[in-house]
Amino acid sequence: MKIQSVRGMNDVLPVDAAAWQHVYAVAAQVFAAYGYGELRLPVVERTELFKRAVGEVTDVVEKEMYSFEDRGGENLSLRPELTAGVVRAGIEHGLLFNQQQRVWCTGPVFRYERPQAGRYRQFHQLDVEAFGIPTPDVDVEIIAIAAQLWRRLGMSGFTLELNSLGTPASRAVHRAALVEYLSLHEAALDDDSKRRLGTNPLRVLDSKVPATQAIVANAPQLLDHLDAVSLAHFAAVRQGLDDLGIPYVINPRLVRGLDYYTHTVFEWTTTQLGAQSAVCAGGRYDGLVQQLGGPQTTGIGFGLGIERLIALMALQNVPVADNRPHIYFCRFGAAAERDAMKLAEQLRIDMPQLRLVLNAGGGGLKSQLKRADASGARYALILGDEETAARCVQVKSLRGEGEPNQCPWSELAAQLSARLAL
RNA sequence: GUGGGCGUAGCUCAGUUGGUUAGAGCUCCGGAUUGUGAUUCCGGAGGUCGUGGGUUCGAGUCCCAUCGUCCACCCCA
Repeated sequence: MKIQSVRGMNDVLPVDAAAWQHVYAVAAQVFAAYGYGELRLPVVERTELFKRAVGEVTDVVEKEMYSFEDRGGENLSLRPELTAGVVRAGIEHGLLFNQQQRVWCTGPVFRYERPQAGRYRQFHQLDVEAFGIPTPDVDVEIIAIAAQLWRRLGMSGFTLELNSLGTPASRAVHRAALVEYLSLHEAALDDDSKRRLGTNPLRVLDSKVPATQAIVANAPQLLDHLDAVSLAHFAAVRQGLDDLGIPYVINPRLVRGLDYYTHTVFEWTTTQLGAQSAVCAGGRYDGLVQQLGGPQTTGIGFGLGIERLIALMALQNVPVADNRPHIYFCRFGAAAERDAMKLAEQLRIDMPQLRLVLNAGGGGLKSQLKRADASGARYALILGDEETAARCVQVKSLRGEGEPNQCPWSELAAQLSARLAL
């Protein structure tokens, strides 16, 4: 049997890693710009944590978790999302007691699903969470962080979909009305919707089946059941987004898949990724911390799918920080090869930003220059017996920037600094 | 879990109604005045045709199974 990666768990190869590094670099910068601190968490948690946080009857918990018993008999799971672990850590270290916390987190998450475009069994999320701030201004802040990220990455074409689930109480009232209405029409519903009626009736509102859509058109609307507090909160969020000039569309059928959401929910969607439209999604979860055994404190945050983001960046030809070498150093002849190694090392000391590849493994000048070209380097340095006798190096542009010149060793760092603006 | 498409060289693919030693482009390596790339020309390396059975004188091609992969549903980032 040929050994290969586990289904749905992909390798990121060096050619693609530049985009990942770029995303992480820009994201860290953005989060810092809003005063969010990084939290680094284990990939494995007790299964119970996710059952309680995400919800016992959700698909994620029922059929998508990688769960196992360790050698001590503990039931553990690979995390299917980041928020539960963030809350657990916050409670465990006393970060959520009567205080505000702004944190972010990243890493792999795991869901046992059939892979398809933009969907993997191991994928990566960026998570941003704010705790202990019940007011709608932080809802706006969280959404603005994503908008700022798109801006700094140079991305466009997102739709911000927005909805409010209200308080648990108003949500329960609506749910009861909805179930009552749908039950009257149950015979006409498609099979999936009949099933959802018992599990997650809000989902029926989102059905793609035409016959079901016709029934849903007259169903009780969630927004009609919001209480005064919920309506005021929602209005303030919309006002804040308007003030910042962040466009959005109200989607009354937007329901997040996980149980813990209250009030604001949102998704940044795109039409450019096939069947997977959500790139970034989140909302407020004011009951979650207490539900997990912590103090009564509020929370709001989002999860962003890095694979989807990077796929979209590729589609939009978003420029990525260049990590190709500046210099490829060709060398041949016994004495010259030793001198070149010393020069290369000194250049890296003199120019900390320099990316220099020193030819290794021998080869003629022709083949070394081919490697130089293929490496993407802007300049080749050439050191052979002639140069080493004259204590100089040939500096040759590989990108049509003038004729080669012979540069004395003593002036090499200065010349390269000037040429590369390093 | 359900449905459909596809598995031939490192990559992208061709391969006729079944018929000799399975091809192309790209990549890689070497050469075209000794030490000058990316263009051009010449040459070379690289494949148990996913795997296992079956039909046949003969299977990359037909049949069955299996694995993998892609896309969609469910659900989600």
